[in-house]
Amino acid sequence: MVDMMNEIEEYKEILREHGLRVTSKRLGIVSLLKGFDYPVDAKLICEGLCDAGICINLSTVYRALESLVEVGVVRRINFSDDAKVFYELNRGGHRHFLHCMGCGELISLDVCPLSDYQLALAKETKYRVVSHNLDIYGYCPKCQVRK
Amino acid sequence: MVDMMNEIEEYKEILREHGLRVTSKRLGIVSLLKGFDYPVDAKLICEGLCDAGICINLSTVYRALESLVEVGVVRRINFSDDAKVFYELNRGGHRHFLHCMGCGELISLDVCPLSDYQLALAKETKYRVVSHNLDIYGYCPKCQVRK
DNA sequence: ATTATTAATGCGAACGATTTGCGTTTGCAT
DNA sequence: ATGCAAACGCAAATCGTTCGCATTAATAAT
Repeated sequence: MVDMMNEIEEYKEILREHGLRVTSKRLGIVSLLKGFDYPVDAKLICEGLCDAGICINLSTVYRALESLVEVGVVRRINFSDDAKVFYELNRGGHRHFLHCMGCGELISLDVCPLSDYQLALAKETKYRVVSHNLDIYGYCPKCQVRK
Repeated sequence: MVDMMNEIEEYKEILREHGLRVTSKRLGIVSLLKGFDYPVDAKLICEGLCDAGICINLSTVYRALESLVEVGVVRRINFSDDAKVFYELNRGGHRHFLHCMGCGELISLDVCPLSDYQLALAKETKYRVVSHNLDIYGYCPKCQVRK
């Protein structure tokens, strides 16, 4: 949690551009998310910030995340094997995950196999296709042995 | 809701084969799902059955769906834009949906673009790949005009 | 056909994740 | 420095789903 407040000038600017106030809680959430390379849930964000000395209420976390999603700084993620919502910093581009149903390991898939398909689908259906969601589920080598 | 109890002998047999009792509630759920070509949620099933004269409690709906999923008659579906779970009759194969973010229209995509990719991924990661989840989001022609 | 067994059901309470109402605090324009 | 609206903390409410337990009903045994 060192240097948590560095390099976030750009995010301050984004908030201001959208008429949102720059607050320590919002910046704290952004800084915390910068430290993760996988999506995390609201509770973890709340506890992580409190541990870092930025005491924040869970409902504030939800409201702040909502604003951050609206301005495009954060992205909401729903995994089908978990009821709750996850959040990650929007680093541009998009990626998918391979989930181990045994131990919960997440592997980030950086190449998306759907770009061409999405174009073809848009042409075929006359939809304006905006986004897609892909998650792949299975068992990692270790869990195949265990079971 | 006419003929709701027709053509469900096969489902009775599946239940018996798995040591599950054949009950009016379970058959009612199956019959109701036969009438939909898109996934529905537990509440809709509950209300639909009550309207059809098969009074059923919501917790029973959940428990019955759980059993039906276990024996492969019903399939659970998670959409990434909605926290709740949807259910549909398992008609074999699998499909994905194109969602209109404006009006909620669902278009069923019967060809899955991922079969080859899934094989390659399994080989590359040594995972045993079991399933995947794909949903595509956009705006239908009508909603493109409206907005 | 009657009875006994136990899975299935109804009901209400509990649950976890998320949202909301409202009084208080704080960022920011004046 | 001051005022106002946005952001916040707190507690209660909500939503979808699950659980415990007493009752009912489907199937097996008689």
